[in-house]
Amino acid sequence: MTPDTFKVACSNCNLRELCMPVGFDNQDMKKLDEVVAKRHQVKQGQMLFANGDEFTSLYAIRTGFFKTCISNEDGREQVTGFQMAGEIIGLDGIVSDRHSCNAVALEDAEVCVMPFANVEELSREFPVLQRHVHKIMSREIVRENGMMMMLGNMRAEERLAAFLLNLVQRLHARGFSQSELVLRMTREEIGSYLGLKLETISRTFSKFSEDGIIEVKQRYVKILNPDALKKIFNPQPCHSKL
Amino acid sequence: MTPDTFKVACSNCNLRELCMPVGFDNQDMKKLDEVVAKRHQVKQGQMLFANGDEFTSLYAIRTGFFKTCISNEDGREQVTGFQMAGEIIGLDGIVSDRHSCNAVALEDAEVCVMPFANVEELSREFPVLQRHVHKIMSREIVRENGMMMMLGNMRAEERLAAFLLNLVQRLHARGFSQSELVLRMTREEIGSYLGLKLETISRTFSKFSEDGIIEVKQRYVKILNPDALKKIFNPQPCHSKL
DNA sequence: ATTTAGCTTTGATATAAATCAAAGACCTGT
DNA sequence: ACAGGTCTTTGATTTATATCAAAGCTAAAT
Repeated sequence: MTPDTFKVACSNCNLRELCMPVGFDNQDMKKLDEVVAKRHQVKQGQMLFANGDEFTSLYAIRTGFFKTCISNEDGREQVTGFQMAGEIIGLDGIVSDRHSCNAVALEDAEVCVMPFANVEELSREFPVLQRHVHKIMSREIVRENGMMMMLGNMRAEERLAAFLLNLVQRLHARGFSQSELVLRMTREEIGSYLGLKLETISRTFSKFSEDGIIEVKQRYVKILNPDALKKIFNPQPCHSKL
Repeated sequence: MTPDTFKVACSNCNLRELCMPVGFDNQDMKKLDEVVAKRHQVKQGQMLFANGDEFTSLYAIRTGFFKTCISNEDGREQVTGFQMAGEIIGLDGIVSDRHSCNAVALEDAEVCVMPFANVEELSREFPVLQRHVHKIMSREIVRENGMMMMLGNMRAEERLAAFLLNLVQRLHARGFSQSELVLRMTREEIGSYLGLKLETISRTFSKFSEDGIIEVKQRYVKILNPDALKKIFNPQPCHSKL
């Protein structure tokens, strides 16, 4: 065990409701603690795992912020997701026993290492955990379906509005503000995620700002008019039934 | 039981290697037959399930061809996948107990209905089935990661080349030709999947045809130069290491 | 306090794909 | 054989976003 890892338990973790199923009694909870082997620190800029690495574990983010990304033979990079506390990363590795993306910490982070063998073994014992694992994977599939809609059909403003709304919603679920956030990623990373160039992200931020919808100062963003954002993301059909 | 459904078994299904795990003995195979409740016919154009439908089952495609798609409040549609024999659809429904996409038969089809409760119960009993289910979901996540790369970073020619290569590869795995195929979907559906308009699909087909890479006649496509297609999909970096 | 490096913003221009439009091909049913 | 509908192709034009370029911020290091 390296110095940056140490043993822990879910049973007294304040993020439990986010990454673990509910409805466990104390007895079961003790067993559930066996899922997590240890914690692991990841410094900003470091990779938790990389494309090609052997898959052994899923990771529950305890603190910090990650991006996952894949890259082409010719070097083009696609950010496939941004993950925050309580979210699970590593699912991509199950199918081939190797990871197919990189997971990079965008700020100093700590993850709970959950050896997948433990997850599977306990899933057989606890149907509620089994169901939970299935839901996490299905949720990721549904999220990516939504991303396909964004990337295939939406314009720059719609994509950025959806992105901001999604971020604050997730932050709010973790007790942060509904209207203010500090971006952990660069314009380029947002652009890569949204299928746009960094200049387009910057221009669209400026546009939203001029329209009084948000206030932006570098990484700090304040949402002044969430309804306007929602309307951009979700334009009203022009009375198509008339 | 409606007239278009009837009881069947995996144990003597010729597609078993595609949708079921390998390494079952005869005894286990009998238990595995319990996963599939029945088969169900779906006529061309009909929906197997629709957005909002209660989720009860996964479906293994026995014959036929499906598309899955989601649509916006304002009516924009995004095809999220095309599925053929041996592939599993319905995973999107697990997270919320409701389907979040439509599954439409693009030709007359037959599916094996696998009530998810059965799948979960038998997964607890058979680790090899459990692992198989996890891999199917992980594979879908990885596929969608690749789609994000396509939609976010690639040009029309690259997307269509990748699409064709993927289709023939999957058809070939099912015993069909490596070089010839009959498209089951319209140009518009291909375009929706690839984030392009139908005119762009048509023009790109024509371009490939003029370049002697493929031969196209309506839905029939023959790949004359697979290497050229692979090169378009996967352009050589211009000696970036020199 | 100044320098540096990495981000970000903004402007000018280019371009890939969308849109608009019309004709052509194919299939189905009569 | 023909009519009608659905797809598909192709051309002309527009447009959203990319690209190229340069200047402006900011925070960390000297």
